[in-house]
Amino acid sequence: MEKAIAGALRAAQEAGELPRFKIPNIPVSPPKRADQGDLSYPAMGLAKLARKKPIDIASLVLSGMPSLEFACELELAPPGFINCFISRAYLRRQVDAIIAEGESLFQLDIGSGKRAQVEFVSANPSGPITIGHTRGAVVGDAMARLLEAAGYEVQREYYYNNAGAQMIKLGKSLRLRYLERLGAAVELPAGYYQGEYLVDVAADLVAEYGDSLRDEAWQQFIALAESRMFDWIKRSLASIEIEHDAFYNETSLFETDKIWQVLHVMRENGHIYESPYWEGAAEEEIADVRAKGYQPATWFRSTSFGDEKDRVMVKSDGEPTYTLPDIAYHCDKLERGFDIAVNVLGTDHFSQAQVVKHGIRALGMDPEPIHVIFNQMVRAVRWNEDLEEYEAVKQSKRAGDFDTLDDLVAMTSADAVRYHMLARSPNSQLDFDVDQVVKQSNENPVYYIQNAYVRCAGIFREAAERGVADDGADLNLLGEDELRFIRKALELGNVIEQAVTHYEPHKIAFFAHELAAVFHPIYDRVRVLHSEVPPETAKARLRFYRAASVVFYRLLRLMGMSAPERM
RNA sequence: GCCUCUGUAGCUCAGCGGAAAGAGCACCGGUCUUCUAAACCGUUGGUCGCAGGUUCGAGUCCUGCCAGAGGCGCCA
Repeated sequence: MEKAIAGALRAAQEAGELPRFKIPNIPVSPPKRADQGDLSYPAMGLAKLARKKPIDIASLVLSGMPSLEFACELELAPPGFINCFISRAYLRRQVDAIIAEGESLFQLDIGSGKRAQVEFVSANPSGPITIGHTRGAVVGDAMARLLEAAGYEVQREYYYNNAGAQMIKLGKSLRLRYLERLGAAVELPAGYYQGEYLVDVAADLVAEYGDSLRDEAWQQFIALAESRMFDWIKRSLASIEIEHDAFYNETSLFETDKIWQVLHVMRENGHIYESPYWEGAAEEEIADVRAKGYQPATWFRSTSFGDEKDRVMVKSDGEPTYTLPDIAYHCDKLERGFDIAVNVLGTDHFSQAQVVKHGIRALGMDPEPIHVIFNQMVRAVRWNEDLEEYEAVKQSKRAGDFDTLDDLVAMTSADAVRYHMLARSPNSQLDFDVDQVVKQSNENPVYYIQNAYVRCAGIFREAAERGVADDGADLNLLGEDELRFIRKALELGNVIEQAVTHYEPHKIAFFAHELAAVFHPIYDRVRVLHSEVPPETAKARLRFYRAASVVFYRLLRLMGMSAPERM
């Protein structure tokens, strides 16, 4: 439609009916109300350029437009809209087209031949997957699925840190828990991992190795802790159908000297200097540094790239900060040649991500392929009757307080966790209402959507039993209700494209709910197997529900949710 | 203090600069001898935080203010 309008405008210009001007973007979009058509173009924006009334411009365009394959009716509406109504014949044809496409319905080609990477979760192996990680996990995986639907070859990657001080603490903590299990009286110092889960791991170790690890150093316990934690993390993620293709650890960047090569290039490019404090430090900061007696550290002059202050790359004790390997990692990522590298992070990593981008520029590289989705904070809440407000579910070391992915899945379901984590713009904070998600009622959109698929499956079962088939169905027997559903379903292609190009996977969740809301009333009115429905009509309707079920299946799979045959 | 995000119905939230602000839940009233009612139909509910500005047109863009969340480490 965009092309047709642009063509009509050009023709009008050449015929002298419109003055010459550069034709701007043609903003065609579906209007809010059904009587305004399926696609709409406002010509008001051209009023100034063309020095004519919007309605006159729209009229000129209308008369110059060729007939479109899918349109049966173009309509002029004040103050200057052109509304396009998709023809019923076209919609009827789509029933068969949808069924033919099946599981690859609306498989787009905007990413064909291109490679995309989604890095998500990336939690360090020091504990279970929390509710915060879960949001990143769900958003990242949905993004990956949408990129696949858009035609990209997608890699899911998990980056983790197994090098720093935190892992040392973890190893030491586990060693103490192990000794405790063997009967020693221990007390975990402040800053050690207090979580009960290490007690369980220690119990496992005793069961497996007895007391043979008694004299091992804490270093041995780091490796043990890491592998146990990862087993747990992978199992948790698998429970909501999430699996990564690659695990990339920070240690490898040290082993390959990558971080030092990166630092070298940054230095060559003149962005590195040695100093006890950063160049722009205020006197207070300088005094503070003197008081602490710091030796010179290695600084990255990130202020050259718009940062508010410079950042330490190598501490005065010779150890790199987290930032340097992070820059090296993203450098490696870009060198692997991805056309798109999506990074799903919590908003608490905002500053860090900016510094990494500055670092990439300091290497003389273009950070453009990197796109970060920042998820706002998420917390589990429940309604407090007495206070009449939501309150956060308190974090607790004891089980059953919903602060881990495992707890959430146990209390609700994998599908519910996925849907609720996805059905929100990443920009808005998420309060995960545990009680509402637990309810399996019409309050819960998860089941509302899945039930659409289930209802289709129910019809197919019954039809098979009664020997009703849909082959050779005459789709002209479909009514307005069914065509309205098809019309809405055809928006899915656009939704996928929007979700991918704007990195907004939540759009798919809202669309799924909207489509289900179109479906259910139709299911109520449009019966297939009923004594008053003529056999030929039943056949056509069965064919329609076949198409509907294909659409819902595709939607549910794009969200990583299951498509049950019955509930 | 600076940076990012948020403020839309009683609650939780959608809403690409376009036509008369949307959905779910809650509330109220109806629908099961029918392919499972986890559904459907109807009613109620709004100064889009406040104030300016840009525009033919602003919930949407800009500025300021108010309120909430997160971040501004020689932590990761």
